[in-house]
Parts: sequence; C-alpha cells; structure tokens
Amino acid sequence: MVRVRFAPSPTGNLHIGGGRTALFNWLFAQSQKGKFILRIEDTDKERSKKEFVDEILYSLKWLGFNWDELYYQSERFDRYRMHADKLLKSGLAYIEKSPEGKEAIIYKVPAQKIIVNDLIRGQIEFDSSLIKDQVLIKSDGTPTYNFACVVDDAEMNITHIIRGDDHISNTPKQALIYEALGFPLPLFAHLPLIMGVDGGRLSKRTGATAISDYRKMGYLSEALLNYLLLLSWAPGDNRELISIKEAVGLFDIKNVNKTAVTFDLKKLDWMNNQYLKTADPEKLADELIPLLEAKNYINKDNFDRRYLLELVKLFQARLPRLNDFLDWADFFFLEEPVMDEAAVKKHLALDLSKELKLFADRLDKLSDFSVVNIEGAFRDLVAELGIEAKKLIHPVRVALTGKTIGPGLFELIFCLGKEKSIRRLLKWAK
RNA sequence: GACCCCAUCGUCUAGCCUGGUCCAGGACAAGAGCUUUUCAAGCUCUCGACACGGGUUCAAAUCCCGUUGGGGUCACCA
Repeated sequence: MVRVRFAPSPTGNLHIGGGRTALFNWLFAQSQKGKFILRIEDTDKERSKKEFVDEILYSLKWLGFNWDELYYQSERFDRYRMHADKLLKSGLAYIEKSPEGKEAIIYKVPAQKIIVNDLIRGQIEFDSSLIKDQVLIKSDGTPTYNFACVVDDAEMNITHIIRGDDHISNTPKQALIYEALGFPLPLFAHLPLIMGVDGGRLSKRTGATAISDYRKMGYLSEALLNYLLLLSWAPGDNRELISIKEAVGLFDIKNVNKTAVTFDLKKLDWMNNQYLKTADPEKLADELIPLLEAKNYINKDNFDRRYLLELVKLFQARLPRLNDFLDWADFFFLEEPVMDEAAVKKHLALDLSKELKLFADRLDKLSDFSVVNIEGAFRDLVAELGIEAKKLIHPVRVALTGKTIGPGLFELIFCLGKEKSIRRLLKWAK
C-alpha cells in the first residue's frame, strides 16, 4: 500500500511551494489508492506556532486535501531519542559535549558512494566523504530535521517521499541514516522548484507567497490547483483545464518535469476566470457576502439574495478574481457611482441634456421594465434622434456606473432598476 | 568555492525514453483586427523557441561528450 506524507513546518503559512508539494503527494496517493499522511514538523519550539498549524490545516482543507493520519513531531521526541540511543549502542554514533557540558548525539558518516533512484530524475550519485558528521539529537535534546524525518518516515511506513528539489542534498544524509537504523529505503521523487518572476526563489518581494493570500485575493481553489498542477506536469494532449478529480485518473509521477518553473500570475488570472465563468453563482455569492458586508454594501441579515445572484451572473464571466466584483460592481451598491474623471471627460463633456432626459423619460414610460424593452426604447430613441447608438451608449454607461467598461448596458440598466437609472441619468441633464 | 540538479517561444508546456511524420504543436502574455455597446469578456490573425560547440548516424530538439547559463544545498533551521 502506497503511503505518502506532506510534512510542513509550522514556522510560517502554507506557501505556494508547500501547496504544490501537498498537491502532488495527495494526487499520487489518490491515483495509487494509497494513504496521504500529514505530519507537522514542529521540533523547533522557538519558531513553531500554533497559529501557523491552524493556518496550514485550514489552507490544506481549502485546497481540498483530506489526510488519513495526522502526527506532530513534538509528541514523538521519545522515539527519536530511542533510535539515537540505538545508534549510540551500535557504535554508529557518538556523543559530543559542549563547553557547557551539554551532550549532543552525532552520527559518524561513513565514506561511501550513495546511489539514489529518483522517480523523476533517475539515478543520482553522491559521495558521502564530502558530508560531515551529522547531528542527530541537539544538545537541547531535540532531534534534527534529517534524523526526525527518517525515523518518522520509517515508523510511519512511508513508501514514497515526494518533496521539493531543495531536498535533494538531504537525500544522501537521510539514506545513510536509513541504512544505519536498518530501515528499508523508500522511493524518492523530487519536484522542481517554483521560482518568482525575478528568477529567484518565490518571495514576498515578487508577489504573494501564502496560499491563504490567494484565497483572500479571490482566487478559487479549483483554479489555483489547476494552475499548480500544470506547473511541471501536463496530460500530453494540450488540455489545460483539468479538474483535480480528472487529474487523479491521469496523473503519473514519471511525467512530472524536471525544470524549475516560474510562477506566472497572468496565467493564474486567466485560469481563475475560466473557473469563475462556470462557477455556481450561489457559491460565489456566499463568498462575496462577507466581503460586501465589510464594505457596507449590504447587511447580511437583510439583503436581497436573488438580486445579488443576478449581479454575480452579470459579472462572473469577466472577472479575473472574484474580489474584483467589489470594485467593478460597486455602483450597484452605492447611492451614487464613483465617477472616473477620465471617463466623464471622454463621454460626458458635451451637453447631452436633451438626449439623457429623453432616454430617462422613455425608461419611465416602460410598463414592463425588461431587458428587451429597455433596449427597444433605447434603439427607437437613437433612431428618432438620428444618432449612432454608441454616441449615447457610452455617456449613459458612464452616467450610470462611473466607468467606461462593464457588462452589457441594457442588462445593466435592468439590474440597476428604473428609479436609480433615471435619477443618475437626470443628474447629467441640466 | 565544493557538491548536486536543470536547459524547447517572454512564461507554462507537447515532442525526447522507442532518432526520420517537427523549416517544432498548444496555452498564457504581447501586438493587430473583428464584435453597427465598452473591455479587463468573445472570435480571428500575427509575433515568438530546440543555449552553444563537438561527436554518433544516411538522418538529432530527440543519443553521447564538453562548454556556457540558471537553480539548489553545504546549520545543534526545517
């Protein structure tokens, strides 16, 4: 039975790289009908924080990863100690005393060739004579990463270790410890690193790094997952939109690429829009409600949900991020639209009092205020006035929304309502 | 610096294992146009890559070697 693990350290949020590692582990487990184990590597008492543990678990759930088992290294110190003592007894490790008299347990690294077969990269060779003796248990009694990691992976029967490229150089050190402890070596697969647009490591300077930041910006988890999936893996048939469920059936770890990749926000935006287009408006509305309330656009205990759903439908196909709805659709919630000065200058500089008054009047006279009738009234009016439709469409749009861009004008007027539309039109008719 | 990893359009990739069907395909971005209503939506088109040098071979993006370039690791952090 395949058993993989994702082992984050709660010294920070779950970041993009961690999310991707979790994704490939989870995907591999699902595709192999194996188990996905979560292990919190909280041996560093100073830097590990409960809030980060909570944040990581929350982000993993948001991404849709459910784990079969959960462990905390801080609860397993006796296991590490036991195995270290074993190595001490067998003479493979020794004690080193610090000037203050504290004792650390050090593993004596033997000089030998170490060959590791990587599922993605093939054979990798190392020469352990280049590796210095490794601390197993620090003088404060806590285990080091490489030691705790091996003890846990072995005791938890982990069969495949799928992790970032940056761990390649830890692999020979760990392989030696497996051997010393008498544990069988698991299989390894090292994923290429995700770089920022500057070519260096993904950092806050080059953009948001935490998974939760992307959630807060209005990215759908399905879109982020799909994007992350395509970073270093492709189904081979030129398809880009692949649901995580579908990916389970198509995924093969051997097809994962070796090259480091760049995290490109532009493509993520495109992908997010693709998912937003077909997303359930009910679900989108649920996510927007707290945000709209924070802006005082609605009162969550007293608002028209059906109306909000109409607005969501009006915008969802054109939003890169769900949160853009807040700015793009603000004029529906505000008493008066926020006017874009450049738009006013471009489309409302000329005096259109007559035309706007007439259109307001036609709207007022509609007994059935429907999209079709609104458009009909508008088309009739411009025909009578003998002007091009767009000569009036743009000014009307700006008067109503304050913006030059947005959804189709007639649906927009329908959603805005007769009264509000007329009031905003007349404001520009002297 | 030492060790390790990597190398197809600006970016993500297909092709590479099993050499010929590739003067290299797709997507994002960019540019142009269309959409008698905008664009940040949609449609169409354009631009654009096998890092370099040697081999092997009738034939190389594909195999081998080297160079260059990029990245990672060298903690009693994980």
